[in-house]
Amino acid sequence: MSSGVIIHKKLDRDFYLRPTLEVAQDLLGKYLVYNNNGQIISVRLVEVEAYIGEDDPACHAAVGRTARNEIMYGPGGFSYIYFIYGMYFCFNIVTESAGYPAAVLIRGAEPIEGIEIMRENYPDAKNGRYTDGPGKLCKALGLNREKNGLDLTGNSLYLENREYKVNRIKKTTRIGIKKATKRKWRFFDADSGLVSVSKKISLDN
DNA sequence: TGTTGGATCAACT
DNA sequence: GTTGATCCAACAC
Repeated sequence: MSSGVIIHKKLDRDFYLRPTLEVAQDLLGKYLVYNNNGQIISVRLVEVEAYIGEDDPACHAAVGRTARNEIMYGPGGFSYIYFIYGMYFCFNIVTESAGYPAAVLIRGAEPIEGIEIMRENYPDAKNGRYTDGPGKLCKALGLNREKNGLDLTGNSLYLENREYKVNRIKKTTRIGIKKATKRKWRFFDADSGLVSVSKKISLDN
């Protein structure tokens, strides 16, 4: 030890096949890597939200199994990307075993590699804030419906553990939803400045 | 076939 | 604090 070499360890299937609230919190500080034909973009996750099962009214699976949410019913470790508000995409990571629909929405991240590409994808971003919001993150990375259903243990879009330690995780209610607003299933790295919706940071817990 | 509202963001007042 | 942009899934008829 002590050499300072950073190990890049891809998260394997088992990481995702666990309870969604555990996966959500463990994703903070992990690196999302997008290898687009050799062009590498990576970001460190700082803000996530959990959407869990048909009993969660805010989860897309609350309406039962449909073509749109089908991927959430499969095993964890796949991407669920959907289009919203006519102009944005949201990137989610499917969790838990096949048959149980759940996912973690990636709401915010810190740009690490490929910032030039993010600037090309999102020239209007203010103050280098390319990835502090779910719609912005997808725009900066260039994620769209073509990437829906991708295996995140593959070589195009995947997550890595680079031994980054998140010291303080804050927990609040989810953002932008109208149903089940009491569940505190939003988690973020309290030491990052790149969290979306900087207000609403209420009670710690 | 038509209506409605959404896991957003930026630009307003 | 409010609103417009703009698509599509879900549901009503």
